[in-house]
Amino acid sequence: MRLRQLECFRALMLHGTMTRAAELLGMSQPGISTMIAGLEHETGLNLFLRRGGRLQPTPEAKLFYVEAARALEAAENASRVAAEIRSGRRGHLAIAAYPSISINLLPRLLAQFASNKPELQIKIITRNSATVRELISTQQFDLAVAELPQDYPTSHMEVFSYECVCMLPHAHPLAKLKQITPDDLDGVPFVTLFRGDPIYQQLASAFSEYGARWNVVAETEFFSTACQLVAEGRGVGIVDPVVSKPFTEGLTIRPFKPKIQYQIAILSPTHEAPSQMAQDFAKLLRRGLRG
Amino acid sequence: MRLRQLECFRALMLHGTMTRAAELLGMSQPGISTMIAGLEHETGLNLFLRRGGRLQPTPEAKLFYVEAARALEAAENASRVAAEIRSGRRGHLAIAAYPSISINLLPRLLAQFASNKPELQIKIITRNSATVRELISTQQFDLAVAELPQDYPTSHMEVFSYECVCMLPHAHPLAKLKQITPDDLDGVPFVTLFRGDPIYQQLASAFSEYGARWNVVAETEFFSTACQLVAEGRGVGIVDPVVSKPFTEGLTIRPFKPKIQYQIAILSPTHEAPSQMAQDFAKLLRRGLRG
DNA sequence: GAGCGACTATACGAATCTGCTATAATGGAC
DNA sequence: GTCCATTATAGCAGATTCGTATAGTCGCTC
Repeated sequence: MRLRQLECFRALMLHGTMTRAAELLGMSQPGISTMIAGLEHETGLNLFLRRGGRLQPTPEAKLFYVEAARALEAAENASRVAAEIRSGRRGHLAIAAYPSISINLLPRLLAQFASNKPELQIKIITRNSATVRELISTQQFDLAVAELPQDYPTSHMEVFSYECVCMLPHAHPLAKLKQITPDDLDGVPFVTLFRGDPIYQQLASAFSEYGARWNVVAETEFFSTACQLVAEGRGVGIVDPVVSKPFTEGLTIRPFKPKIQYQIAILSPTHEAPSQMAQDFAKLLRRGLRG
Repeated sequence: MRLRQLECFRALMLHGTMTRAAELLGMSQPGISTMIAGLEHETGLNLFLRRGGRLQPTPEAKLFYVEAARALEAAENASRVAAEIRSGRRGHLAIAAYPSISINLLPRLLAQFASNKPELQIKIITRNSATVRELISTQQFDLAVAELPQDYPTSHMEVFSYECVCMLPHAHPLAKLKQITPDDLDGVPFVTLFRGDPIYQQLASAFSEYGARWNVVAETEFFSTACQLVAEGRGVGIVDPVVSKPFTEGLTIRPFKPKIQYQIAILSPTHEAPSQMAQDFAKLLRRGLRG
């Protein structure tokens, strides 16, 4: 049974005569005739009574029509879905990300990406960077974003490095400086990430190197929390200049010396081929992470 | 998009390699290869990654597979339904019939007919004969059974004539007779159909012809009601020998002179071609009505 | 690195299918 | 009878299908 036969059959049932069905399908009347003859032969059903050169659908044809139409629709649907997949209107994106990025930057980029993709299904899982790294190796995600360092290299990785900047509350005296060093922050109340974080360690080294006193008044898990504390005037702090940018509205930002490096990476699964969808989004994400 | 392509695609997705898919489908490996290449070209999707001479389904392939499998199943279902229709296992029968026949004989025959037809849908509508005759002309029924006379011949008709028989309650004195005439029933309590019925009129003529007194003690609408009254000893009566046979169990049946004729007919719609199913059942019904 | 095994891709040819034009056949309307 | 609308058949060109033969790729083993 061929789809073309079913198509001819449907057109014939809907329009009554072969001549009209042929017009509708853009083919010749004899073409329809042979198609129908073939279908009748293959199914073993007498679909039409030939009465005086005219066709009359038999009750069997009406019964069969229901199923034929259903099969045709399913096939047409498959074609449509193929087109949707091809054009990127259909698909799914499962993304694992660490909190700071999944609070603002990631959903913003995803919303933009999905705006012209009616059938796109999005799944975002937020975990700390270590867990995200484990998750991507389960091959259940299309993409992941985690902070470095990567303890074991399970997946393809694309690294983004940032030099952290110093953030000051509104109208802070240090705002007059072009650039800030540990010397400037000697004894100044400071908000930082937890001890385990690479940023913490780099800052500790920097202050000790400059011989300045690092006056930590708060340790937070996320950049966003730290930013909020700074905004409330609790102290100054350090953040990356891109991912955390949305949290530093209204704060004064100055370059920080020495360089405090913050590294994150886009991770992709290794065993699976990435979907076109994932590749497209990765492109957008890449642009977003370049700042 | 051809069904064969989807079939190859499904086999390939399910079995991983073209070689195995080809075995399963009973074709050659190059055959599968070209089929898949064609499907990829037509859908515009990269369904498989060629890595080192092996195939790896892409995420797009997995998305498309869902719809492809659905379409294939629908097509296979259509084929199966065609086979069911052809072999008479699927179809529907809409039958209109008058009460006496639809109480017992018709459902008995239908049950027998349907016993090996799992997908047969049956619809029985019971109306008086005049209404049945109107219904058949609406072309909504495959078959109808009504009593004659047919007032206007709207449909194809197959007539069955019966000579009515006399029924006597159990152990009735007249049971000793081989045959019963109006003379024998002179003044005997009699149960009959209503005045409008042809049977009533024929009986009236018969009794008056024989100069016997027709002692009607009850008029009923249906044969079955009349039979029950006779069984209760309320009187004697007359019924047709075939349709009403199931109601006369335990009663004594004797031929009746003169002939009281009872005619019914199988009616078929004129405009519609009868379904094979209807024709098959008509054959069984015909045998049943011949007694 | 050569050989082997498992796999896929391409080339080519035969058979089949598709769908066209031309034409025959049928039946209804006038 | 003639015209008109319809379906069916024949014959042909082109496309599709699917086989065989063959080449290419990769991983494994020795």
